[in-house]
Amino acid sequence: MRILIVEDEIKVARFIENGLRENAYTTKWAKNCVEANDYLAEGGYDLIILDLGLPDGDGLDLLRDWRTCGFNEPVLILSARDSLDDRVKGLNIGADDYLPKPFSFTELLARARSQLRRSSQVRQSVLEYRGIKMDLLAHTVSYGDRSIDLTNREFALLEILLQNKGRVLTRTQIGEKIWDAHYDMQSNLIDVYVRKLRNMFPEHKDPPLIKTLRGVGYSIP
Amino acid sequence: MRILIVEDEIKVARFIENGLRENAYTTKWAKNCVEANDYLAEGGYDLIILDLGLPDGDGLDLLRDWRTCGFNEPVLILSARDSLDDRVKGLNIGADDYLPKPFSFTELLARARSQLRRSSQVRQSVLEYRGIKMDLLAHTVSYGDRSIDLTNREFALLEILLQNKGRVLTRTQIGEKIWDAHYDMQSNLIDVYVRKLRNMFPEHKDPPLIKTLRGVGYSIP
DNA sequence: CGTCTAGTATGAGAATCCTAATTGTAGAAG
DNA sequence: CTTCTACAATTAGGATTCTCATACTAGACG
Repeated sequence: MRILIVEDEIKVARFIENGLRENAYTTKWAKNCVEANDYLAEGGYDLIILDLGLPDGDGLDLLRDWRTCGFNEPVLILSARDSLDDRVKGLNIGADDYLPKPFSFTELLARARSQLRRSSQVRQSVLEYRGIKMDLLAHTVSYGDRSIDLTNREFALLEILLQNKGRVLTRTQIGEKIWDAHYDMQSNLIDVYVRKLRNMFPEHKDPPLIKTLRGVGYSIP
Repeated sequence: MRILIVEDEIKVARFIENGLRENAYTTKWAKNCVEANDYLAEGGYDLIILDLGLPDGDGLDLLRDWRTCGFNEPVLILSARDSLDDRVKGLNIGADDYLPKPFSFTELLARARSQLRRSSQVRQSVLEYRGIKMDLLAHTVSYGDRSIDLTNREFALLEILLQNKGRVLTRTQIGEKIWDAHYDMQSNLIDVYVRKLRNMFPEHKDPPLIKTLRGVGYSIP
């Protein structure tokens, strides 16, 4: 597994590189945007760890460019700024996870492994979670032995959340996937469907099936 | 303008080649599927004229393969079999026009020019036709000075028809564009929306805004 | 600890979308 | 020319999707 580390501070970079190498990952260090672009263009990386405070440009802009160009390697953002706003912005642009500084290496490793696991995973056609079975091809959902009727929108929302189990999805991300392109952010449509889904599985009231992350979005843990 | 002619009969091929050359088009002749694939792979063609009766394979299969591989050059089908069924099949697979044999060269030239014109045309953000103005960005429609309220589906259908002005679109084609992937062909949903659109512009009753081609599909002439 | 506020939940009703049954019609066949 | 049949048009009603007004709640702040 090859991991690209984009980080300007040499001490932090070394800290991460050493830790990852001890865990049998191959690492490459880019100390600014230009180097990052060069290395990424070579291809073959399984994960990118991206620090936001770079000397020659904003990390978020860099990420946006990558996503526009079609690079879809998983990106884990590191940032000293930990406002909710930054986190949401990062996720919306296409980051896969967000880790505020300071962080413990154990935590970084856990998140990195989680991303690598997700991306290596084959696209399943049957999703399963807490007794809920979702057949994407047959377009059916069942809980235990009883079948559940979901409308298209309900189905789409549940699918997105399950496909991204363990990740927080912002309303923007969900909106773009279901209503491709321009989801009206004024609307509370997503909230409405989250509620419908929750009511459809009353067995999962505690802990709730879909968790709300105030100021960020929703997730299935 | 470079035109690729896929045709096994040398006499027909020469007939087309000579005519097109007299009209200042550059032509290339492929006499079977294998040659056609080779030439097409080189790229740079602006139009493909495809005869269906090839010695080494079915032209429709060939076309299907091209579309699957992402070749989207306009394709004009020539065919001796002129059942409605063949015509619909051809259009559904991704042909842009269908010319039954025997044909006059004048007719072939007209159709070829029409395709070339369409594909060279820049994607417009405002479509206009018989007093109907459609702003794709603002998502608004007006007729003369009064503005017309269209729902999303109505808007999508009118857009597809106008973008393909002069071409017949089969229900399958329309279905795939509006309901991406699996439109239920049992349904008469498209017919219903065609009617809604027609009613929305009562001024265009004769000739009708949207023409029905029995057994084939709909078109805006 | 109470108040305030941004963000979330809820419920009802309107708009839109889809289904399905019925009626109409063009073109083929007799 | 008449009948038949496959296809299209029409209509109404049910289902889904969306909007909006209102109620609630977590966390910030004094």
